[in-house]
Amino acid sequence: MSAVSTPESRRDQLLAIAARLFAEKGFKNTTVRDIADAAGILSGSLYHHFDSKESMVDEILSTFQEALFAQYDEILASDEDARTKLERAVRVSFEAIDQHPFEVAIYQNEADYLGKFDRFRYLADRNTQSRQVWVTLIEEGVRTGVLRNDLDVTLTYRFIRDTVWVAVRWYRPGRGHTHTEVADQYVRILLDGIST
Amino acid sequence: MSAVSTPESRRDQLLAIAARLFAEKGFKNTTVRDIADAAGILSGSLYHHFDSKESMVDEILSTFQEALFAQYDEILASDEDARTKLERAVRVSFEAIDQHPFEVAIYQNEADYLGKFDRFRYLADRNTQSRQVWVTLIEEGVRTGVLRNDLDVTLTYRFIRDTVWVAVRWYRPGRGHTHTEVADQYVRILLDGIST
DNA sequence: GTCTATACCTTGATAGAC
DNA sequence: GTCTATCAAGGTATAGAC
Repeated sequence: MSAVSTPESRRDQLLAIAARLFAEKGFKNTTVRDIADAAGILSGSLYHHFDSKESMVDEILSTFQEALFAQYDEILASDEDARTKLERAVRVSFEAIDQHPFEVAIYQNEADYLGKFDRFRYLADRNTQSRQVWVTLIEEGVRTGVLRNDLDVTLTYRFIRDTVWVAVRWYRPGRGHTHTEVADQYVRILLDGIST
Repeated sequence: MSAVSTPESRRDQLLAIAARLFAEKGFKNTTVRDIADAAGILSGSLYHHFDSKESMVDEILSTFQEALFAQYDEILASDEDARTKLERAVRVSFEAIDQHPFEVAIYQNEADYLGKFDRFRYLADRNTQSRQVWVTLIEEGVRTGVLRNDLDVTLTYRFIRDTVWVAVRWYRPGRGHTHTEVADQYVRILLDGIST
């Protein structure tokens, strides 16, 4: 982990390159030679910085998730009303897609498979944690009367989670809508539906 | 393609086994030895039935898509009102997840990447076709007044498409809700939102 | 921090016997 | 329709020079 004095260490540069490739082509589809080529070095040189290809994706995912969940925790602990918290959680997620699209994409594409291995067990744990965040917010919403009480909480949780994160498949920072505009529309549809 | 007289040819069995593995582990992560092991034969024997691993996934995806789009075409051509058509398209999609979960999963996970290669160009074409189906239905809905007219059609299309297909990640036929129940809830949220 | 050189393994695929 | 046997290519990773 680099100090503040080296905002872009060589190590971080290489991780950024690897993240882009993992996101675009998939972890398994990306070879260490691909990463080295993109960085302008030879594949063997990568091993001066990292133990293995696996440890690269490990560091990419764990670093990202730590930052993301710190934000969720902050929202959960706040004393706003349920609807505001739910909206904030949605917006924080779209912001993550905007600022860390590769990390989100890797997580979306690879977590299910990687989570089966011991080394990546924390991915499954984070998944459980995320579920608790959303379910807590939804139940609070139903209890305080701002959400419909005929909702199936589990299905609603999945609906929101999927709706939010899957946007990483098409959203491209700086092209078309801003992440705020996208979040606005999504929140609106989610809360009020599309029918007249 | 097997005749009706051989509902489960050896070839079809092998394709079904491959589809399950491709869906669970990813195309690249699945080796021909994995497929052969699961079928109780040796990897070389697979090549009596198929040219290559690629041709297996090719046949799995193209067969599935042909059947799915035939259903969309039927809906588009019907003379029901826009809201009914939209609902039917959503329900047909959930039914596909129920009856062909592996094929849907493979398409969701691999199409973006595979679509770049000539052989799988048809995947990109089907994607365009699917977009036309949904956008047509949404625009018809707005025009006939059953859908809100302040919707961003493109974002709404993506919202619906993603919301529907991503369910393949957690939906398991025969466990928990039926696909009809899931479709009911999704249609309800989509049309009316989750707020009171 | 990178290169040269290379070891070792896994993978997709083939040819011919049974 | 499957097995035996085998290959060439491409994959991750290592050791030591620069």
